[in-house]
Amino acid sequence: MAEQAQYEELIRQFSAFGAVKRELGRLLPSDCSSGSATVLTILTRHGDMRMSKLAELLAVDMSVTSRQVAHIVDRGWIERSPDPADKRSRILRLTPAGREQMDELSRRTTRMLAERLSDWSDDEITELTRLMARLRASFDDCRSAPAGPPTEPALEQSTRTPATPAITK
Amino acid sequence: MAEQAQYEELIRQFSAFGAVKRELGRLLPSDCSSGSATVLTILTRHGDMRMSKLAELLAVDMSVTSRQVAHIVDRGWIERSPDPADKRSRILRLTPAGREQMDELSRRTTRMLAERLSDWSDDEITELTRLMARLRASFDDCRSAPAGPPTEPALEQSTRTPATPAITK
DNA sequence: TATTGTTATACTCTATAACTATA
DNA sequence: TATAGTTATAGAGTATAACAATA
Repeated sequence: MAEQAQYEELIRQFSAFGAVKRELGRLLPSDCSSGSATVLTILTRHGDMRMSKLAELLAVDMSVTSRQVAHIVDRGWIERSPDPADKRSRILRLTPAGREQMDELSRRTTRMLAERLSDWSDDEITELTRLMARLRASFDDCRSAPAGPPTEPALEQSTRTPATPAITK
Repeated sequence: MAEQAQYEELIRQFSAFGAVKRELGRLLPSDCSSGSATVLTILTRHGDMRMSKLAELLAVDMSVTSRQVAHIVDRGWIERSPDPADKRSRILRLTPAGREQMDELSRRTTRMLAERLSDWSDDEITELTRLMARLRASFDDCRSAPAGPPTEPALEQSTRTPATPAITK
């Protein structure tokens, strides 16, 4: 358990991280925004998945996911095929062009990181990667179990609008 | 010097960090956006400064800074006084209400971090803070010396639109 | 002529709400 | 009735460009 001052300092670094993200965003190709890059990264990493799964991994509302995916489909980087098991669902899959785009993104970001972090040791890079992964995991855990009793664990909180369950007047 | 795979993994964690930032953003008061919070944080941390300095610390265009600051001034959290040394400039200063708002933000974010990171050790939190600070520094360094010859170091690259230096036709 | 800051415009990211089609 | 996904609308963040006042 840490002290308040430590948390405050950590939050300051979180705020400052925006500058790093913007800097990285500036080297993206003009037809591939930061949001598109994130989607391609996730699909490369986790393989084919449904919209809802992608929305969960992105931790954004599914409406956001839907628009971003539509954008990327337009560019031919992913395809949406119908899910034979559930006709409401669609399966997302990276196309060969999508893999090429991902490779290009990797080249660019890797080159920038190699420049910027040229004086970092292997261990430091590995440690930062590990801690950021753990950070994300700590936030994910609490999202699926936000403070509820342990008797009701798998509530599977969906990242979407309440859907207005027929309270019409 | 690290390998490509390490950089790629680090980039993945950078992408995923967006989810953490959104989660933290959700607990902000409705009248204080994430951008406002960042400005208040920087002013709390670094003290009074000019617009241009703030833009540099935020690593965004000054036009962005100008609008964000105007928003925060409207809420009474900072004041813009004229700079006696240069009538074009304005000095930004946190008001007492701004400090109170900052305290409230600290309380909220600290509480959330204490929840989410309850199983982290002090050392891990300190280490993550340190590495993120170093990350930011590594990016800052390269921004003021982007690849130019060492004979021309203090180019002081300003974060703003080129200003169209009278190339009018 | 160059710099500091502002405003106008446009695009991306995000959430909420309402809708369609399946289940 | 509930769920998967879409679309419409609105608000924040950002960049570019043009502008005003001052240096």
